[in-house]
Amino acid sequence: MPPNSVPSTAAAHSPVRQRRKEARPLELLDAALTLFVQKGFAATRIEEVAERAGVSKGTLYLYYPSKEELLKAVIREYLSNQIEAGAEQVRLHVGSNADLLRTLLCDWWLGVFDSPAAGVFKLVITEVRSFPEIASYYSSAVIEPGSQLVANILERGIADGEFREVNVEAAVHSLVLPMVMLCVHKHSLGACVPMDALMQPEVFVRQHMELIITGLLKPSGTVPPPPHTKSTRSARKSAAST
Amino acid sequence: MPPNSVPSTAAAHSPVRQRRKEARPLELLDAALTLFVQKGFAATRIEEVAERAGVSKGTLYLYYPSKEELLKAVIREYLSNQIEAGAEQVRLHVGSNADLLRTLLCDWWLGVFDSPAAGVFKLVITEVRSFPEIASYYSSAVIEPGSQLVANILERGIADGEFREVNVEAAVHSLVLPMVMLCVHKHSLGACVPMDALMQPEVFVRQHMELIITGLLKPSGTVPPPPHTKSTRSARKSAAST
DNA sequence: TACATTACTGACCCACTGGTCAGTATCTGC
DNA sequence: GCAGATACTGACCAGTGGGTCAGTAATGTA
Repeated sequence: MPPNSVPSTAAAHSPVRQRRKEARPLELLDAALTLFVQKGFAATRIEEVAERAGVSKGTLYLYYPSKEELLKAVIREYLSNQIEAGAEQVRLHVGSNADLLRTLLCDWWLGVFDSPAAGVFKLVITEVRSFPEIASYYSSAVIEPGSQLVANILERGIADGEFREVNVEAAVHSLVLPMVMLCVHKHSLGACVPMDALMQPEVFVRQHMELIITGLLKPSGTVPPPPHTKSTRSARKSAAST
Repeated sequence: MPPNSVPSTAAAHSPVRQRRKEARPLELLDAALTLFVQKGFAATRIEEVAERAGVSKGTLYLYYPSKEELLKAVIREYLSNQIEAGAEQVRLHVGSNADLLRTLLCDWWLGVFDSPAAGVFKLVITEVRSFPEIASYYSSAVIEPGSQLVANILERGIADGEFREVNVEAAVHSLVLPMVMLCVHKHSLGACVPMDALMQPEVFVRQHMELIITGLLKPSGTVPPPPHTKSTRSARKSAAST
């Protein structure tokens, strides 16, 4: 008795093989993210995803109408989670501009790096060309708000006379791109060969922030606030006197 | 008279469908690079590559025994070209450490960015997981020599008392990763949405180098050599007085 | 013209996989 | 127990694309 053969006009109660609400998807998205990042979208078989999630292929198609839709769901899911976390951190933090930059970006990126969301960067980079709709979503949901956030801090710092008058847009990229690259590496080359320092993101991220911030600060206009460095070990043996 | 088939036991004169030397490959590699970067390896049909190169599928298989081998050939070809160009630039340049960094990296990256080789970065990132052999090649042919090159300059700068005693490995990444990311972006997101400042790499690259180098220089130990900045326009309006 | 070598072609084979759907298992209320 | 809704399955279909190879064209060259 297949319930899809509706007797008359309206399908008042017939399920008509419709999408489930939101039950199993999490495991499916998890499996999909892992495999898409690992093997790429085209090379991943739907059946693999289903198997990894512990269901059959048919079940997967109950939740997502197509492979492509599954990909988009993955990206949307993990991205929006991360965005939320970022916004949260901003809400919580306060302090001097340089300090804000330091703490905020370090914490957020180290968090992202260790989360499965780090793989989404590679996924997006890999698949945008094939699914351009992803681009606009990613652009407006991640790049724009993220850049704006950092840009605001920089602009305030410049207005306060704390930072030089740099090209803000470019400076944002200087701050952020290496971290993105770090996440990408983790899931591409990093998964194939031992990646030396890149695999100790704390060391790199902290020193990178310090380098850029030092470059941003006005040479001696205002008293440069003493570096809050939590002693990046071998890096900078306080050559700048006390 | 194929010189390889020794007349002894086996088919003395049969051509046995052997590989061509090195004639048509260039056009094939070109087509392959473009399509692999654009659509990804798995999603690119061999026939497309052949068609784009103006030959038939069969011809392609005369030069490369399999799709995978074609991919590796692409990466090897464009990579080694770029490495060579890099080594060349090093040979030619001389000057102070900071200046060397500035000029060398700016020139090389701007060159790479505009060449088709920029796509190889995305290609490698995208496909290493599926073809791990690429990883070791890329690692030893690109990452290691490249990093070593920059590291040498930094170490000399530190020894000379020009730079602080930073973590060299991490500093190399700070210098280089954003440029890599720039190339990657050009061929992923950049191809889908207008990419603001990223599409004017000169502005970004130059300011980035300046930021990092400023961060690297010892605060006031030796006289900080006057910034050779060719006036990065809006950036840094000489707020540091005369 | 006859023969040989090289360069190239594209129809064909077949393994593979996205997507479908008839059917089974489980659950709920009565 | 049974009726009906819900949750899931996996055999099946059709299109696709990597790789092959018998054959054709072009180029010698005698």
